Formats: sequence, structure tokens, C-alpha cells
Amino acid sequence: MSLRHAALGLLSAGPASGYDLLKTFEISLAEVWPATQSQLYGELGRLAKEGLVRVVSEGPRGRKEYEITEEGLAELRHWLVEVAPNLSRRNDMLLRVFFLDQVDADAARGYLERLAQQAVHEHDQLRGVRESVISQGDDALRMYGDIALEWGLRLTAAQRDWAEWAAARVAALEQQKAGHAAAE
Amino acid sequence: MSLRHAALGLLSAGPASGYDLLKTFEISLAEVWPATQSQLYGELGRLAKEGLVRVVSEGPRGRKEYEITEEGLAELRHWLVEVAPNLSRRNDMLLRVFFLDQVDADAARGYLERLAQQAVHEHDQLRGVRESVISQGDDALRMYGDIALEWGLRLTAAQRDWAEWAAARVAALEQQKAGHAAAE
DNA sequence: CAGCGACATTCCATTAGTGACATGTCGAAA
DNA sequence: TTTCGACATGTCACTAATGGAATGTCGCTG
Repeated sequence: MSLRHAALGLLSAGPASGYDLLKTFEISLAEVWPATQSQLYGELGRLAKEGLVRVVSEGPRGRKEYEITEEGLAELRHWLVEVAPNLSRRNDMLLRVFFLDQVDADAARGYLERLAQQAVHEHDQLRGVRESVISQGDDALRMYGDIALEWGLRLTAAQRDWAEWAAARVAALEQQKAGHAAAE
Repeated sequence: MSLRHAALGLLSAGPASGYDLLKTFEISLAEVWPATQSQLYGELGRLAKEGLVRVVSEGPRGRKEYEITEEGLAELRHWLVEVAPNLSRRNDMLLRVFFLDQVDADAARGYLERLAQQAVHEHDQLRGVRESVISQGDDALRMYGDIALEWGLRLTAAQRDWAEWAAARVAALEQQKAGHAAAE
């Protein structure tokens, strides 16, 4: 149930409408905690009913500006440091690896090589983001964004290395088997 | 919708009952694709109805032994190499990092240090698994299990390094601020 | 042979997440 | 001035996942 905390977190930076938050979810938070409108608007309603956020003003087009309340802030801080992060570990990519013996070595190697390429691509994109962000200053405010970005960079680098290593292992086994076959 | 593929994957290694599969989900697949009984039994029923698996025998206690069919195997192979892995990117731990500026530097540092400790712990556990597995031979059959294990080892190592680095950065900023305060 | 623990399945209520549709308003540009 | 795209919210149907309860059987051990 972290969508609510994501919403609270965004509102902790200042009041915003559901529409505003949605934009942030699509842009900044898409890689970490994607959300659809239906979910977000629903959650905002619930948060308001529970008093963790409050409607501060109604703008044009029925726009409702939400503000985080003291209770909301308390809940956010509580969640941040006192609630154990549940490492939601579902990993489609890794699940496939377990069953890769169901396809031939060529296909398996292809899969792993594609993973490596994807990792390189994502890594490059993140580097691009860092370049574009590095120009505008204020170290203190940007720190946690930087730290998150660094996580992405390290993860994609590790993923690339691993996938390349794995592809090489599969290739080595392929070779070995080919050798055996030739020797018979 | 990968639960079905996880089930198919497990059944590709040989017939088993829902109960058997559940054990595997709890033990081997828990870190990659957890599943509850309600989900698994439901999915097995659906898979059977669609002809991807088949009940081969009914044992004592109403036990139903499922076997993967040709269609099931085809679907599994298709999924393995032709369907784009959706990197399910929801990450509770990283989401918190974005909002860590809502707590003081000490608490933030504490959070990151705990992450590092957890990563070390998980890394050690995985090393234990590797040690216990390394004794029984057959390189070829174990390869993909090894590759998956290696992923875990590399990921936890990277996570530890990152968390330590991040904690140090937060500490550095803390120092810097303390210096500023003293200078005033 | 009594009883218990492992085996084994089914069902249900609830929450989280997806995707699409419906509805309407405002502001700027052609 | 009309019209179009961005703004803005709400709702619905559906699937995936969680967690727990209910129900019963088999096989071993005291």
C-alpha cells in the first residue's frame, strides 16, 4: 500500500491537484512507482476522508488543490523510517532464467544478450538524465534525487555485467557440447 | 500474468500436484515470484481448462497430478524468448529515498545504513545457498540456477555498495551543515 | 487404535492495479 | 468565433494478489 505514501511524499513538497500529481507519477516516479489516474484519484479521496490530506482550494475546471496535513506528514515520516521496506521481489526477467533450459542454448544466449543490451540502453538514458540535471545547482535539495539516480546507474551496470557473463557461460557450454558431439 | 508461466515452467520439469508446486513456490521461487495457494490452485484450474496442462492421475487425498501438455510447452517457450520481459519496476525501498528529505539527516542515514546491512545479510544467505549447492555436481543441469543465484549475489553486493555510498554522502552533508552552523 | 501432523484442495472477502470510458471546462490560436 | 488541445475529475469492469478459513484424508507413532 505504498501508493498512498507516494502521494503523501509528493504533497509534502507542496500543494498540488490530482492532475499535477499524475504528471509527476508519469514523469519522475514512473520508474519507481507507476500509477494510473483511477488509482490516484481514488487514493486522494481516501486520504482526504482519513484526514491525511486536505482540499485547500478549488480552481477552475473543478480543480481541487490538495495539501498534506500534519497527520499526513506524520504518517509519511513514520513510513519512511519505521516501516520495514518490503522488497517486492517479483522479477519476470529472472523467473525466465530458471526455465531457460526449455529452449536451446542459442535462444537462451539470445535472451541474455538482449537483457545486456537493454541494460546498456537504460544505463545510457539515466546518464543522459544526470547530464541534463547536473547543470542546475543546489546540491542539498537534489541529493536524494541524485542518490536514487545513482542506484539506477549501478543497477543497470550490474545487470549488464551479469547478463554478459551469463551469455558467455551459456556460449561456453554450447561450445563444450559441440566438441563432445564432434568427438563421437 | 507470469504466475501461469511460473507454473508451466515448474511443470516442464515433470508432473506435480498443486501442493507440490506450492512447496516449490515457497522455497525456490519465493525470491522471484511468490504465490499463494488460492492463486496457484485457481491458475492450475484455468490452465487445465485451456489445455496447457492436464491431470494425469488422481492420488490419495484428492491429489491431482498435473502434467504440462504440448500446448503448454509451446506457450512456455514462446513466453521465454519472444515476449518482452516487463521489468516490474515498483520499488518501495527506492520510493522512500525520494522523500528522505522529510526526515532529518540522522534518520535518513540510519535508513540507508539499514539497507546496507540488509543487503549484506541477504548476500551472505545467498553465499550459503551456493556453498550448499556446489557439492552436488552436474554442471549442465544446474547452470541456469547458478546464473540466477549469481544475479542475486551481484545485486545484493551492488545494493550494499550503493547504500554505503549514499549513507556516506548524507553524513558528509550533515558534517558540512554542522560546520556552517558552528561558523555562525 | 487414537491422535496428530503433513497432505491436499476449495472457497471467499478484500485490496491493489490496469485500462478504458464519460464528462466537462478553460484558454489560446487560427 | 470556433475549435482544439490541455486541464481535470470521476466511474466502471476486470485481473492479479493477499490472507484466511473450511474441509477432509492419509499414514505414522505412541
